[in-house]
Amino acid sequence: MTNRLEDLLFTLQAAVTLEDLQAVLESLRDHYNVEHTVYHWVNSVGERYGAGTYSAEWVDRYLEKDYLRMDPVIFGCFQRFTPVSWKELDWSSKPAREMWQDALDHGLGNQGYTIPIRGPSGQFALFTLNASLSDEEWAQFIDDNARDLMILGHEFNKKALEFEQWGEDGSVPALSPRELESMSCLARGMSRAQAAAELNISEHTLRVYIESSRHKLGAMNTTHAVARALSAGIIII
Amino acid sequence: MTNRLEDLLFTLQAAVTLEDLQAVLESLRDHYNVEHTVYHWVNSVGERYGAGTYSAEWVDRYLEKDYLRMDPVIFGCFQRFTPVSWKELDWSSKPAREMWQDALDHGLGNQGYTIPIRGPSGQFALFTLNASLSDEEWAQFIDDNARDLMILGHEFNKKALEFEQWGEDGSVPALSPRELESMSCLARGMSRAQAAAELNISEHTLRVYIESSRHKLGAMNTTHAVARALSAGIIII
DNA sequence: TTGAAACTCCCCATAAATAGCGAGGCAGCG
DNA sequence: CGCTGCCTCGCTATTTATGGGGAGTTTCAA
Repeated sequence: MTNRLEDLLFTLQAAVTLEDLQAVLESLRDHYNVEHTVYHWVNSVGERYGAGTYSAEWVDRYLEKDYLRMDPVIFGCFQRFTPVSWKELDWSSKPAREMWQDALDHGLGNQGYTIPIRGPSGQFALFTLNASLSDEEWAQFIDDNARDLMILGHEFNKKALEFEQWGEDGSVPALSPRELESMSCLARGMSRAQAAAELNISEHTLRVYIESSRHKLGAMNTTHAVARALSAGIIII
Repeated sequence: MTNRLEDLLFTLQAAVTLEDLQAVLESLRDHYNVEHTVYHWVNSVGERYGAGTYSAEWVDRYLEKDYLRMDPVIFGCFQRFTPVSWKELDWSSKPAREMWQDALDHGLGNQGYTIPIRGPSGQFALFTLNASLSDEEWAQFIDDNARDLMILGHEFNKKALEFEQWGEDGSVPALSPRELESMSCLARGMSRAQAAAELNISEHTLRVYIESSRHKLGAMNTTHAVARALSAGIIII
């Protein structure tokens, strides 16, 4: 790792505002001589947050076309633990190919590398580099910098979590043990009658737990409550 | 990073059995000249999996006394993103102090450093180093090796996920675009009527998508289907 | 071009979930 | 000693979801 990169890490660790993060990302882009550097996350209620060097046009376009819901980068990273080079992903679907072309038209390079990063309470973030290079050059670049990039991604996420106090406050409601068990049973496919039998309580009592879970999670219905509980990482299937 | 550590990383990446992981952990302990090195994960049903250099007696003791349910290291790491030195944790409760003493009596060193690692579908693992050193020496050791340890922890988790095919296999059924949209709407709390309106289709049509999604996902009901889709990472709230 | 898969729509009957009203016992906390 | 939160149980009525049937178009790939 060069001294320049150490400087950037130091600047990152000293960051106190979103603008600081943005500045570090821009310095990083210049340091690596790539097209774009981006850090962003998607949380359990669908709120987004991010910083990076994408043009405002592309960001607007991305949101307007709701690419978030079909972006192979997002889905690919969400299902994996390890970072991924964009060309390894599945771009075979028509909307994906259209998005890819759209991205190229908006100034993105043909190569990308995205690191999935997960934090407490189901937090999920992505750290991305985008460049215009041949496959060979890109593979070499990744090979040379993968570890540094992972450290950088984690430092960005650490900062972002500090900003948002993710999970420190009551942002993820605490469910009681019985409520968690109820949610877990439902997530595993049991009907209310089955779940009640599993927990050795009356179906009515189970219903009370489901209701209180729903209210705590701010959910519209049982499915929503289970989805939020899963997404927040307070239950797993 | 020394060549010796590079060798260990190479060995780790070539590992194909649990015994290989165990061997790498032992080499790692010797390399760092610490008391213990451990990698393990914990899932929601309390199933464990791990490898490390703790004595069989301590592992048995830990399980027998159900320390898993109150271990400050587990709880602390579960709530944080960043690695933690054990002395930073809250050991004020009586059971925690008793466990601490018990651990010392079973050959653990007085210093520990644990890295929380998260993978897809709520997977959660810990990579731990334990040693007998003064606070100053330990702080210096961590300062010198934090980045290498993070890389190592992630490589261990990558291997463990490969062993268990944790979500990385191709066994996730492919839903059609409309089916995915239907699941996504339901996961975000819409009723069938609302979701149908959102997708500009009749409620009957939406029902067809939900049914087909359920069958493809092998789910017992809608909530189960949404839970599986979320867990598989094919939809994101 | 043929066929599979996706997409769209409809009816009917039953099962399940939701909303509202209750109630009491038990633990921990200030 | 109240307060709050958790755990447990009951009733009624309404809304919503599910399971079974069928049938037509479009779209994309073999």
